[in-house]
Amino acid sequence: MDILQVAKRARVSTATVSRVLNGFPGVRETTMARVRRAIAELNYVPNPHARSLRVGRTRLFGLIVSDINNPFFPELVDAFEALAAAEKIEVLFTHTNYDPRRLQSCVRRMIERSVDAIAVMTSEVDEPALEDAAKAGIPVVLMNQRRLASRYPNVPVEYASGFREALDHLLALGHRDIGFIAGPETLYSARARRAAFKTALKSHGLHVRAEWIAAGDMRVEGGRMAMEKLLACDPRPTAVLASNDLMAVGALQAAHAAHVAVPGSLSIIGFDDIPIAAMVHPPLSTIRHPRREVAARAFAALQLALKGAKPDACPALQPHLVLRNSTAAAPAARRARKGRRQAG
Amino acid sequence: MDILQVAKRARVSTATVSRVLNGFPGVRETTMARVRRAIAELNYVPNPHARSLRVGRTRLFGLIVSDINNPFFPELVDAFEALAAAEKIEVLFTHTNYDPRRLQSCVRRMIERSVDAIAVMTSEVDEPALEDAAKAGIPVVLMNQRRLASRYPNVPVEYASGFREALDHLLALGHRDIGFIAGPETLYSARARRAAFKTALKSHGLHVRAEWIAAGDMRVEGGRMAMEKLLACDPRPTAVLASNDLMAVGALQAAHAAHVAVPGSLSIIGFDDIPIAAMVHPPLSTIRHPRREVAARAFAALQLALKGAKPDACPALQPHLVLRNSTAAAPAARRARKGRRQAG
DNA sequence: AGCAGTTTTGTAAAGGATTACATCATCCCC
DNA sequence: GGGGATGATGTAATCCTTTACAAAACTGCT
Repeated sequence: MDILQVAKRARVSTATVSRVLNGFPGVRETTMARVRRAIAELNYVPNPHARSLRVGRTRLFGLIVSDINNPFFPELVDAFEALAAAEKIEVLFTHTNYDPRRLQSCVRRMIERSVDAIAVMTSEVDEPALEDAAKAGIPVVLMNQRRLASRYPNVPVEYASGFREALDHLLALGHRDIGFIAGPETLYSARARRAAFKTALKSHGLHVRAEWIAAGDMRVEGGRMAMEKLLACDPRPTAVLASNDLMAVGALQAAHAAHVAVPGSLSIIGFDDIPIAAMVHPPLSTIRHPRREVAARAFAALQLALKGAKPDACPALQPHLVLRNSTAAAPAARRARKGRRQAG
Repeated sequence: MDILQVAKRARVSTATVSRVLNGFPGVRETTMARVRRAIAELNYVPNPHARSLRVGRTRLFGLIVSDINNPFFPELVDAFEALAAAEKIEVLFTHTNYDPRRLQSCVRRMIERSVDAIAVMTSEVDEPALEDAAKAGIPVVLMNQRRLASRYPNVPVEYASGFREALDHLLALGHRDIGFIAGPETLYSARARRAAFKTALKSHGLHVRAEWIAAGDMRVEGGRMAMEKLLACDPRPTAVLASNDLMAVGALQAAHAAHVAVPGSLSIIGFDDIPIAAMVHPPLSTIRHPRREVAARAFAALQLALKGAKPDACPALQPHLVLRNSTAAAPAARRARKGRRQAG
């Protein structure tokens, strides 16, 4: 009975109050003022449930990420939320903690809340979960899930180009023995990065050595353990790419612990360019993942889908190498060139 | 008309369907089975808005933090969300970006969504915003806002004890000249930490030198600039406490840039113990802020408030010093003791 | 003043679930 | 077999907005 109270106080009908509330045209200035005053005096806030019950839309988007504790994601969340707020859309937010099976329950929860659309920004997606959303008529957008791109809107990121830049750089520094710290096989994004790494290696005519690829859990600890394995190889790589920055940081720690100088005896390049990358010692060279862009495209795709439009096949986003101080000439080449480049 | 379809198909009334849906007792087994089947066959999902419109509760909590990009917060958010999920409560989440004025619009947005309760976990709170919530009958809980503790439930954190531990440690290392990197005056938590620092200094009989207190913006950049100011002092402090870890990291960078060895010539202690603290070089000694505990207490307080109970005045949480490698004997004392303690 | 054409405003029907209360069916036992 | 207790189900009001449609109030003009 609440819009009715306002209506009474303003001596108009509920329809008029509603019109004022929603900015519909055709309400006289003076009436509008009266209604506004009544609203203010009564401290009236429209009931969102009555509204969405009637209208069918909730102006609520779901956002699911892999891991809120990985500093990669907060920036994405932040960007997504800012866009949403500008459109008066609220965001319901959860994470799967890298467990693809958890996606289904996340999606279900969102469906139960009847969000208008869901952005699934995880490293891996479990398809049945998406089908649930589809059945409920809720549009979905994915982050770089090529294998599902034909069935669901997708924001593609071309890992390969980033790795190519990184390899170009390492090759120019004389590195030929290059290792890789991969993510778990269960994550699509990890598999994709691993594949992109291999492709880039081969395209440069380099050999892929299986023992120079170690897998971690996408977190610091996993990176440290993976690096320990790589350091134990004989011969061992002179440079290592990591599948994300957290693992690169772990790699750095392992190198420190083993008294292997970075970048003196070992070059390390990360992936993502999270803020931490610039804070560790030496500052980490890394491949910048354009996450704000990803958020923007994802949001745009959802809005498009809500209008019933087909998603426009946008060109893939390109990550680029950001040089800091964790790379230097390869030890062998170094001797030859006599330390032309200094450690940070 | 949707529960009605189910009712028809199961040849019962909507009331019975509703009873089955909500697990109310007193429905015959066979009826229940029929209803269940109808629900399954029709793929029926109850409309959450119709439900909350009727019931008044949404099982939706609001959570407002200062800065999602500060790694202090994701862990708090994570903990809060996990507790909520266990209770089948969803979390609506935003941040003020350290701007107290933004709190009001955040709270308004939450009220408009008619959340059941709001956790305001920001460094500073703008009281009018809370009044809005109070007017709307929505319980609120704050993080360490002593000045408002009498009017709103509050999760107190006793900064002083953390600073005392830190000072004890520094004094034991022979430091007497101790500086402080404070946060902006506009943030209550920053003022509180500054006050706690001063109190701790005085209680140890040390002098507070105004020029040894520099303010930053709670981020890395601000910490760097503040440290530059402190380094320019003559004499300059031999140890510096920072109001949060991000600023401590900035301080570290400034020291590096100025070729001041940490901890050799300068000891630094942060506050919060965010993951980054362990990743920088040298690993940062810091005062651990018990944020998961804070989240748990905040959540509990809200649930209590929803039951209409008075919040129980819990004892303040105690932050503790976590020793890593950014502190060492004071330079003067060092000479005397001849480097008893090594730099990390 | 009266009429047509615009503007403004009002009326009342959705929208979908919950729930107090009423009703009907059963069952037990005298 | 009837009265009362108990159990199962149904009826209809309610929650609060939005909005199609109807009605009223203006405007300008003859």
